[in-house]
Amino acid sequence: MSGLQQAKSEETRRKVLEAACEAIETGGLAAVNIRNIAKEAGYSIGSVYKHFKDVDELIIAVNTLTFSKMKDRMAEAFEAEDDPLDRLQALARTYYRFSRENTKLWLTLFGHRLPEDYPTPEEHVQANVDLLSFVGRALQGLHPELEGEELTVRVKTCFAAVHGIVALSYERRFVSLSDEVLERELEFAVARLVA
Amino acid sequence: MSGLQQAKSEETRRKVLEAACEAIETGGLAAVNIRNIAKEAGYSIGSVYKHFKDVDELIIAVNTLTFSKMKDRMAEAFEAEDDPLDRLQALARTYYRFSRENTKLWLTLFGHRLPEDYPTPEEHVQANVDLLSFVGRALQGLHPELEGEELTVRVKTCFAAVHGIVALSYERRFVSLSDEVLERELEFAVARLVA
DNA sequence: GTCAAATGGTGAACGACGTTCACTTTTGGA
DNA sequence: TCCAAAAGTGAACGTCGTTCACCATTTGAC
Repeated sequence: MSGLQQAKSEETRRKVLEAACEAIETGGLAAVNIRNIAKEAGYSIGSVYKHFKDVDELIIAVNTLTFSKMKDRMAEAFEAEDDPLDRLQALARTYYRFSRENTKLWLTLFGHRLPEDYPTPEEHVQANVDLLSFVGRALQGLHPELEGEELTVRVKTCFAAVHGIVALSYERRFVSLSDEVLERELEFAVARLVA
Repeated sequence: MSGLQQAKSEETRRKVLEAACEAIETGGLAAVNIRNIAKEAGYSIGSVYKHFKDVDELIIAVNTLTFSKMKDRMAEAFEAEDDPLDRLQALARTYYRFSRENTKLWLTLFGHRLPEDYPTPEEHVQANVDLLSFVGRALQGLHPELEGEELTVRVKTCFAAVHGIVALSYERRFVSLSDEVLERELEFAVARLVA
């Protein structure tokens, strides 16, 4: 494969992926429909399957993009602060705000359960590790005595706690808190957890 | 409707619901299939729809049962302790253990997103309020000065944090912790959050 | 006991979906 | 110029949720 063909192939993949992103941004996971996505991208059903072996792979690709956008935002937040505690607070706040500004994408990232026999996307595991490493570096700045396994575990706990506060704010059963209150509670939780 | 008819109707509903529970306990949300459930229950497709207007309503019924089982366990945990902090720790531990012992049901409870136009089941909102009230009563025992809105908000935060730690332990992307470590981290998080 | 209405129960049929594949069109290189 | 390889197509298949016209059983009034 060379030149023109590769370019066409990449463009098709890109357009299909874009259409899938737009579908999810608009209607969430429920709006993923190969026929619609193919039409929106300007291709036939068959072409979608030339680039993605099934819907799960397409959704995984969207989630990989979401992870990437989130990582950029988290990197910004990390760089913008010097003080370790400020960094941790900024990371939590950024995590929450990203979810607010990209709610459908964020819900898809955590709501799409792939079949049990489906292999876990290695890139997603790595993306998670990358996210945790921001928290890890900030936490170590605050607690230099924490190291190795102990640090890793504590990082996961803090991340998970923040994640839970964000996640439940989208649970319709859960009588939810206002934006301001939620950010204050997030700040409280982080302060306590890393004190 | 009277006597025999009502009894038949209730039995059918019960058998269908039981079949749905078993399907979910075995294969999770993905295993929900009206044809299979009807067959397992010993009825036809049409009969299922006489008792549940669509799959969502059937899943909601299963989730209501799950909530009820969880509430029983949380009530036990609450009663078993006197000290407020012990109570809070027991509630968190129970929440986690329930999710371990009923993983598929628990994942279905939090993984099933119903259509946006679908009304939030009032009974689920109430079930959530009931769960939070255990936490609320225990937390107030520890912090009598907390009251009203302030207490409500803090209760939600603590619950959500615990929920997040439990929830992420089922995320395959997330390199997860062992049972013992997770319970220790849960204890740490609760101790810090309510200190 | 009789009969009509109400309720329980059935499964073929419909439309939408994910997926496959035999096919046509376009391309790259010899 | 020609043909293998790759891109692109869409009809067709199986499965799913859902509907509905139909039969069977139960009920209550007479």
